[in-house]
Amino acid sequence: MANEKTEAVTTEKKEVVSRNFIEEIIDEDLAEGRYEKIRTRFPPEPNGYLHIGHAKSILLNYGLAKEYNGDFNLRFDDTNPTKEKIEFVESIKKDVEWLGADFGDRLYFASDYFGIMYEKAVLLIKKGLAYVCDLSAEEIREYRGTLKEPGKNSPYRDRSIEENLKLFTEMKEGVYPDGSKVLRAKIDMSAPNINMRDPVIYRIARLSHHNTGDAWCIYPMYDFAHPIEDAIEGITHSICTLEFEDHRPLYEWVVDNTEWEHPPKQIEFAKMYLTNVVTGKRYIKRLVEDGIVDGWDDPRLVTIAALRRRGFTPESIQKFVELVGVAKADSSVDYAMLEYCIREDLKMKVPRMMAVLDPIKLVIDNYPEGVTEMLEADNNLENPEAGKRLVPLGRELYIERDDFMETPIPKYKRLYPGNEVRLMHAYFVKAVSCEKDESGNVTVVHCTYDPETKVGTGFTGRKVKGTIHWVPAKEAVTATVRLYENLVDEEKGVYNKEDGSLNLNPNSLTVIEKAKLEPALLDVKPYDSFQFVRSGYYCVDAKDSREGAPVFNRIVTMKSSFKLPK
RNA sequence: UGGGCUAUCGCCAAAUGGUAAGGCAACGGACUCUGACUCCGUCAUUUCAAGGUUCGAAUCCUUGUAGCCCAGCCA
Repeated sequence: MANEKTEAVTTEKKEVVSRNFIEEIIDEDLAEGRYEKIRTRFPPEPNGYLHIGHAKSILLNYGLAKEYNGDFNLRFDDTNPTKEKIEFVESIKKDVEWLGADFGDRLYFASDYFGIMYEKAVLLIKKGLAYVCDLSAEEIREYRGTLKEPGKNSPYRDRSIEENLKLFTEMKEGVYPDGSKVLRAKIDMSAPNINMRDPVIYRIARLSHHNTGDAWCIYPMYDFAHPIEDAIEGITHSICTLEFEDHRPLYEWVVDNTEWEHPPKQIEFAKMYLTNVVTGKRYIKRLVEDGIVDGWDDPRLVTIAALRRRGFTPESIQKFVELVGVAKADSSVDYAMLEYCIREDLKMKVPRMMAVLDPIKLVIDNYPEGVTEMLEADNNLENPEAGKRLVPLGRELYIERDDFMETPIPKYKRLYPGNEVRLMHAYFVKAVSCEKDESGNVTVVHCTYDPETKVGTGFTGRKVKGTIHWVPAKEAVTATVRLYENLVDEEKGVYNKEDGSLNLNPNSLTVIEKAKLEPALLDVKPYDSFQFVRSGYYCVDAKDSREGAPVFNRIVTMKSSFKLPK
């Protein structure tokens, strides 16, 4: 029987996962012999922490490379020193690895290519395809035209190749002040696509770079740098988000004109939004900087660091990304889908322990005083491999406040006077009476137990409708438990449409200082996770837990129907 | 008529001219050492709209409508 059940649960569900449009493009490229080996990349700018949205891109790129037996590169797109920090490159490396996207030794920095980029810019000048422009930033904007009107040519557009070469060299050598000159691609100032109106490809900026220090005072712009980075690394499919679709003609222009043997191809897909959470690096950054959350890894955030600290597993995120799929339509995925993925992943591999979050005392009147018996309990009833543990039981216990009702609501299956329930892993008990304080709150429930009904004795004399969890009053350990709600108001939505501010939920963090846990839960390590029967999945906080005083973060609640019926 | 992109269940998402997959959520029921899990069942006569072509249209054509992105010396 046990074997049958185990087998049934480990059998994988059959899911029809159809190939996405990116795979079709790759298949075609391979069939037509455009590339021999597939190579993808994840190219973050190190200007913040990664979040769940990046996970989609990382796992998509990595998954594709793996599927086609190709390579996956992690490349820092660090061409703008003003926003970039070493702290961020370290966190990004850690998060990408943690997610399971193994880049091996294929770690690169765009800044290592500054030399080649410079040479390619010179090549463009020599081909008459780039020129040095003296217009100010404001003038360039004016000359660019508007969305509906074409731009007009810069007066510096027709400088000779020799003059451009000389000027560009001088720009590099630091002859000119910041912002006084730029290098521009010579394309078409009347192009309907604004990106093609002689885009700036190099700027002068005396900035210290985290990687190259003060070696350069000119830095390439994204539209010029990115295609070259891809080409240098031999990327075949450069997968990015939809907002770069308009940049593709420029990407192709750069790749064509800077001469590569196997030019990469840009493919765009839609970003993912999650309901009721703050996605978007700039908003998260604001929450961190304004001190609304306690850092980039505050468990209420959906940064990778926060999800990890809260107890999400890489597997659950992989599953989530797979479930969400890849397409070109804007999407906002229901947060419930993420919750499903983590429950699904933890369900079989985590011990199910008893923890009482809101305790009231239960006294078994007919249980001998001063006696403690050790009961054997399965760690995970559905997974025998999880082993067993011993739970002490005595005359006095704690049970959950809402597991007793003096006057029960209809269909209530738990304890009420005269009703018998099972104490999980122990005996049947029948409620007798209760004591109340002066304001009418129940403080102690009295019950009697039936020694014949002990679990494991094969008692089948009668059945009971409800089962409740408990902890022994004397041996229970007291711990801090943190419950998290979504940081964002579910009713009002994420963003306030009127003024663009965030609709924050003031109750997003609840701390229970005196939750009662079974004694085995004292012996835990950071990142250990458990199912607290009925209340959800919890993880030991790796930051705030001390020896002997673990702090548990709630990862996710059980499904809502696990609560009392209304 | 500035350019580009997207519209299929409450939310994701397949279907590539042959008669609307699947998952999440929800809702019934069975089971249960927790009302969870598991299992079984229900959930788009219709694909943004209106016309057209066709034996046959979510797919092709026409005309609309709605949403997203673009005017950084950011990425």
